[in-house]
Amino acid sequence: MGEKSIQKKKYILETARKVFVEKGFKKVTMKDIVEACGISRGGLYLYFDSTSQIFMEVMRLETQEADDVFSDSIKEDATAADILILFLQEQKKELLRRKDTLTQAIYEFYFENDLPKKDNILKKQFDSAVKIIEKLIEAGVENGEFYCEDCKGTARNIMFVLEGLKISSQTIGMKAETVDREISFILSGLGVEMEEE
Amino acid sequence: MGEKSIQKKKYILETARKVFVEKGFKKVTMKDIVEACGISRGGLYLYFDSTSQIFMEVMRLETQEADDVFSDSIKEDATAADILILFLQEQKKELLRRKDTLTQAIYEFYFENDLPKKDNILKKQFDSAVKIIEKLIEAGVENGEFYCEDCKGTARNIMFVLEGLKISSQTIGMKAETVDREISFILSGLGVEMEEE
Amino acid sequence: MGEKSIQKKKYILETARKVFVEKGFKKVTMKDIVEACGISRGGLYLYFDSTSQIFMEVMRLETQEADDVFSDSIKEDATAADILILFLQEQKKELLRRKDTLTQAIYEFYFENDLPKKDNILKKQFDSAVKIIEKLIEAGVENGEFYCEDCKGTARNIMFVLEGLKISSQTIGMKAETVDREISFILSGLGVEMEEE
Amino acid sequence: MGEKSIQKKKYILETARKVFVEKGFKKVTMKDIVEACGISRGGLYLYFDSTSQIFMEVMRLETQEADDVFSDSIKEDATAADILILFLQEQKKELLRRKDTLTQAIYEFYFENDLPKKDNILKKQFDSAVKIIEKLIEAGVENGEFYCEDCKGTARNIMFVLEGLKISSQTIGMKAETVDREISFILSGLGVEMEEE
DNA sequence: CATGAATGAGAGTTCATTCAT
DNA sequence: GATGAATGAACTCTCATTCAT
Repeated sequence: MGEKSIQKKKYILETARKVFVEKGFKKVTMKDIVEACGISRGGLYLYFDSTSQIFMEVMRLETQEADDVFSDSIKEDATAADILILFLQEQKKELLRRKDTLTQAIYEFYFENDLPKKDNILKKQFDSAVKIIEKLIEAGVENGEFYCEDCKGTARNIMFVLEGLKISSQTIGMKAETVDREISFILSGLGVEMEEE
Repeated sequence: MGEKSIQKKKYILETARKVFVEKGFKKVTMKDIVEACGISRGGLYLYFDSTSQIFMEVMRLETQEADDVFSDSIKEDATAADILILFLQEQKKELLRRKDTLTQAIYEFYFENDLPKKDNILKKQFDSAVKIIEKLIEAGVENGEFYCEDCKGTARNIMFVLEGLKISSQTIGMKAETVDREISFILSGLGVEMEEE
Repeated sequence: MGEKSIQKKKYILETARKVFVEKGFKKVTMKDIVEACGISRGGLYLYFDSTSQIFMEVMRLETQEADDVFSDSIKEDATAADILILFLQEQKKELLRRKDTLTQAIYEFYFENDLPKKDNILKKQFDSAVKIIEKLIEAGVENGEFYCEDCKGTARNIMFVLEGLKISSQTIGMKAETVDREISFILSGLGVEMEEE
Repeated sequence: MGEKSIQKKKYILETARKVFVEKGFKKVTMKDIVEACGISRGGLYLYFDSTSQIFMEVMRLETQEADDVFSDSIKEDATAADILILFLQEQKKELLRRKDTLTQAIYEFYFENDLPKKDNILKKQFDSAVKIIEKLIEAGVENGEFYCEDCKGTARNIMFVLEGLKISSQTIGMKAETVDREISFILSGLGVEMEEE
């Protein structure tokens, strides 16, 4: 597969991503993607065999980029609290975009695919985020920004709350204030008081 | 609609529920329900027009029964902590049953139906659960069982954690210990130490 | 399945038979049969799942009728030689009809389906024909019409010659004289001289 | 067309032959041959336009080689009976190989192509074989090995029996004993008794 | 000559929905 | 009320064939 093919594959994945964002996972057919890409029916099959395969590759790209974003934030010199707050604000933005993200599609995808743990990107991301938050909190505790007795437990709790907010935003809707309130609650548990925006 | 019709409708809903538990929401077709019920294709249409409509009625039944269950627990004379722990244990059981509940189907249903808030049973349930937990915590604080500065915030936090656990159990899997750990974390935030089971 | 369905099923099989006669087995698609029957695409699937299934049922019908035809000839009071000659003439007619029979479709069908022996109608028919011919020859020998040292071997030989003529008529073509010549050869082996037609 | 092209054409035909042996004729697609050859889609079209064309050339090669094989047997100095028996044994071997020959593909090919007689290789081969067998029998009769009243008829009969065995081996299966029995029958008709192998 | 990406027709199959009985 | 046959749209997937490179 030459350079051109790689470009086209990338183009298909980017276009398909938009389709998944708009329609979720299950509802998307090969035909939808074909039409969105403006290519022929058979043409798509040259690159991908199924919507599942396409979606997994879309997620893989997404994950790579997400990791980059994360390390970007960490590069800057900032206190632990700054970084944690920044992270939570990023999550908030994503939460409130709701219909513009892959979130729903990802959930749907995992609903119908019981992937073995080793392949479960979602789990990897979750565990990795817990670890990063734990480190952050530990750093914050050390330099007196945070107060916390169970750093790992708190990190896990934060991630489950974020998951709860994420799914709730998809099912029962989510207002900015609700997210702010939860972020404040988390931070106040660490002994940090947020100022009103 | 006569008595007989009501019975039949109920029979269809109960049977359809099993189908939704097994397959989620989206994958279920009218044909699936027809076959599970052992009735004719046209027969089903006399009572329901779509899987969405059936599912909404299944959820309505479910909610009624869920409320009953809740009030059952409250009837007993028990301390606030007892009741809260009981509630959390119930949630844990449901979480771990995973594939035997409507959870996934409900999520899928809400993904593709942006129901106006007034019809959003999920939201009603969530808000109502927050209120009940808030009352419980307040009661617990009053009689010295709990320590808590922001009862409403804590109640909300608990519910979001539970949501987070619920969706995680569907997507990345969930072990009993993970749930226990989260429950312990919640309770320790209220100044209650759980004993090992 | 009601009386009406049985009628329709029969109608489909009869119509499909014509399609198989015309096109053989492999080339025939579900769409071909749908169009020949003048029914809807989905309609055909109510009755049959595949062309293979349809073809097997067509063959089953064919076999039943073929058996009837055979017993018809036997009913009449005739000498062994008469019956054998009659049988060979029937075979000749079928051979020369060539494109108006299921022969080719049957061969194609067996080419791609290695049916276990018990389900192999072709084998059953072959073996049964051998037995009948053997009896005929034995009867003919007893009443002095035939001369034959190995009745079973001769019966088998006759059937293989007929098979050879059948496949040859499909592949290299077959003239009436060629068949007549073979029939004469067979009969002269039994000590019977055919008169010219 | 240069030397290189001729080599490539030959390579394609040899590879395609294997595909036809394995799959018959109808099931084989240009794609199958492209993949088996490890060449490009477009590349195949430079040499051949269709599977039919490829198959005809495969058969042409096959026939040439088959003739060679035949003349090989004849070269040796042997009695007529020896040669006839050798020929029948060769046919037997081929019959029993069944799935390793082009037989089925050839039948399928002729089923869907009504080739005019002059192009019908199968017919040519058949007629030529009849002639050779006739000569053999005549020679055998002359030197007292065989007894036969109608050499041409017998030769034709032998060939039709062989055709019958061949098609039967493809459709209803064939055991070695069955072939042996038929060969013995043929030879005993010529006054030759086979010994058990 | 050779490649292989691209097209588009067409086959199989499934279901929501209707309607005569 | 109830049945289930029938329709037709929609989807998946495969290939013969072409064509720019």
